[in-house]
Amino acid sequence: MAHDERRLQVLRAIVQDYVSTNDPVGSKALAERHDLGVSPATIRNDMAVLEEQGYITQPHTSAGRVPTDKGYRLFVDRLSAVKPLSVAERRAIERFLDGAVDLHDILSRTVRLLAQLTHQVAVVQYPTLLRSAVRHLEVVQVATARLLLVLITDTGRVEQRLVECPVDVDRDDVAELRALLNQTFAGAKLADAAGLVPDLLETAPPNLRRLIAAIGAVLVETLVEPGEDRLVIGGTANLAQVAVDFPGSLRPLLEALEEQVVVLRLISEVDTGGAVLVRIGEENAHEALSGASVVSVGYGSGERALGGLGIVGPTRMDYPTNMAAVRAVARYVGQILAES
Amino acid sequence: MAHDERRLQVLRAIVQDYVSTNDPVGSKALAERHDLGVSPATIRNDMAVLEEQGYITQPHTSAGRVPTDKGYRLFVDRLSAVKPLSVAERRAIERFLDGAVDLHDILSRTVRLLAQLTHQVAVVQYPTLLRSAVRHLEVVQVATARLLLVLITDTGRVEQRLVECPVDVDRDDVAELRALLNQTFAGAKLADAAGLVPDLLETAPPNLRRLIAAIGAVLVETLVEPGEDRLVIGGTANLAQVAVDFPGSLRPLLEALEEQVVVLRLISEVDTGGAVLVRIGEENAHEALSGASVVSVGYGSGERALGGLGIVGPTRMDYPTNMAAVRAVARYVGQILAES
DNA sequence: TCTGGCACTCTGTCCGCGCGAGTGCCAGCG
DNA sequence: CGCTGGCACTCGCGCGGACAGAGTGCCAGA
Repeated sequence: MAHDERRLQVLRAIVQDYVSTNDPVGSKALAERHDLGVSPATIRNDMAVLEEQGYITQPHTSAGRVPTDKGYRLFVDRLSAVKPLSVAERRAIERFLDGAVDLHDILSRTVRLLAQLTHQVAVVQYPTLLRSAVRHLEVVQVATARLLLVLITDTGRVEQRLVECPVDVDRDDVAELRALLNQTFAGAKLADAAGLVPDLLETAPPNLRRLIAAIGAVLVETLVEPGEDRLVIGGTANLAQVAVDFPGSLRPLLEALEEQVVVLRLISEVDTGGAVLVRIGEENAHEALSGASVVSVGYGSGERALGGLGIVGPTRMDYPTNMAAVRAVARYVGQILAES
Repeated sequence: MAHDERRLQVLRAIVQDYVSTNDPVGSKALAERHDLGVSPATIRNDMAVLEEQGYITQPHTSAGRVPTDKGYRLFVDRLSAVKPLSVAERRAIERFLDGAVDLHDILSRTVRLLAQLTHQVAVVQYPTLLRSAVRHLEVVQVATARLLLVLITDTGRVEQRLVECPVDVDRDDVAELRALLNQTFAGAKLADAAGLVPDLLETAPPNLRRLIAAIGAVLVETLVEPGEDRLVIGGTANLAQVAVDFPGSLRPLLEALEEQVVVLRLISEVDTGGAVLVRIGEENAHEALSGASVVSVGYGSGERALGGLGIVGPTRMDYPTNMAAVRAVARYVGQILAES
C-alpha cells in the first residue's frame, strides 16, 4: 500500500534526522528537510500510527518523536542500505594495518582503526584458541623441575604456561619431549588436541611418562578453559563525546567493558555465516548495555570465524556507516591474518 | 616557630577535608572538625597567609579554600605519612595475584587490583625488554622462506616476529640455527644482545650467513625500538565517578590514556631507587594531564626496575592511601615475577 | 485521503530575589 | 604580639514565576 510505504519513509527520515541532530524530530522539520511530498499535518497522522505501533515515542507531550529500539530494528532490517566506504577510508584501513609486527600489534591497530572510523568504542577478540591449529610447541627448561610450555598457533597467538614437574628433568629429556610433542600436535586443531593426549601418553617412552602426564594436564587445562579468550578494547574516549546518550549511566557501561566477559559473549556470537550482527538496546541481555547497541561480525581467513570484532555505542548511531566499517575492517583483518 | 607549624596543620586539615568532601573548606568547618585549639578567626588569618604563599586558593570570593598543586605538593612531601594497608587489603593483594597463569594474566590482574584498591585508573607497564634477559629463542618454519622468531625473556614476556628469508631454508638449517642462536644469546641481557650479532655473524658457518643476517636485523629492530613497550590500563570506570573533578574535560584524559605513549613516559620514569613518585597537576608536562595526578613506582625483583606501574587520578585524591597501595602492589608483583 | 488552521500543552530559559556560607577587617583582650 | 569575637560585605546557588517556542491533536473543508 502507498500509505504503509510512506509511513516507512517517515520512520526512516526520523531515524536519520535524529541520529544526526540528537534532537527529537517534529513533523514540520521533517517536511522541510525531506521531500516526502506531503504536508506536516499528514506526517503527523503517520507519526501517530507509528507511535501506536511502537516504532517511535515522544520523550514528553509536545516534543518531537524519537525512534524506539523497535524502530531502529525496523530501520536496520528494512530501511537502510549498507553504505559503501569511501576510497579514502579503504586506503586508511590498508595503511593502518600494514606494518604490524605481530598478532597483538595487528589487533591493537585494528581496534584503533575501528574506533576512529566509527567514533565508537571498538572491541576485538583474540583468535579463539579452539578454532586455531598448533603451529609449534616449545619446551624451555626454567629450573630443574620446572618447564615453560609455549604454544604457538597458526593465527600467531602465543600462550605460555609454567609446568611444575613431578621429577627432575635433564636436557636430553627436554629435547626428546619437544620432538615428541611437535610430532604429535603440530598441525592439529586445538579443539582436537586434548583428545590426543591419552594416545601420546600410551606410546611415549616410559622415562617420559610422568613428565608428559603433567604437561598434558596443563595443556588440556589451557585449551579447555573457554573463558580465557582475550579482548582488546579501544576508543573509550569516544564515549565521553556521546555521554549525552547515556544520562548519568556512563559508569555501568565502562564497567561492563572492563568486565570483559560480558562483551566477549556479545562479540563472540558471530556464527551466522559472515553477516554483520546488530543488537539494539534491550536486545542486549546485560542490563548495563540496555541503552547501547552492539554491531559485530566474525573475522577469519577461511570458512570459519576465528573470532569476533565490533563496536559498542549508543542506540542512536549511524548504523549503515558503522555496519560497513565493521564489515570492511573484519575482511582486512582476515586477509592479514591469512598472510602471516 | 609555633605559627608556621600551625599553619601547616591548617593546610593539612584543608587537604584532608577537601579530599574527603569535595567541598571548598571554610574556617568554621575546619575549627569544628579538627582540634586545632584556635578559633575560626585565627584560622582565617592563617588561610590568608597560606593563600598569599600560593598553597591554597578560593574558587570565588566567599567560598571556602581549595588546595593548589603547590599545596598538594607540600602535603605529600612533608605533611603526610604513608598509611599502612589493612590486613584485609594485604590479603586481597595476595589472593588476587595468586593463580595467575602467565605474564599477561599477572599484569591484568595487577591492574584490576590496583584500580580496585585506589578507585583510580591503574596503569602497568610490561617489563621493559631492555632490562630483561633472553631465556630462550625459538625458530619456527612457517613457509619455505619464512621463519617465525620467538623471543622469551626471563620475565615471561614473549615477542614474536616474522622473518622473510633471502633464501630457502630446510629443516636442518632451522635446527642448527636454533641451537646457534640459543648458544649465543641465552642468558644475555637484551640490552647487550644487539652487540652480539656481529660476532655471531662472523663465527657462523657460511651456509647460514645470509639467514643470520636477516634474523639479526629483525632481532636488533625488535630490541632497539624503544617505543614498543606495552601497557595495560584498567579501572577507567573509576573516572566516571570522579567526573566532577574534570569539568567537561574527561575526553582529553581518556584520549591521553589511549595514547599510550604519553602515559608510558610518565610511568616509566621510575629510576629513583624504589621511592614512590608523585606528579601533581601541572607537574605533568602533558596538557591533558594538567588536572590530574600520577602516582607511580618501579617494580622488579632485583636491583633494577623491570618496569613501572601506578595510577592516574584527580589531583584531589587520597595520596597517603594511594601511595601505600601502589607501593604494596609493586612489591608483590616483583615477588611474583621473581618466582616464575 | 490530504491539507490548512487553531487551540492546547509542555519544556527550556531567563530573570529577579532571598538565603546562606564565608570572608576581611577591626577593636579589644590576655 | 597574637588571638578572639563581632560585624558588614560579597557572591554563588536555588527557587519561583513569566514567557517564548515547538510540537501536537483535532476538525472542517477541498
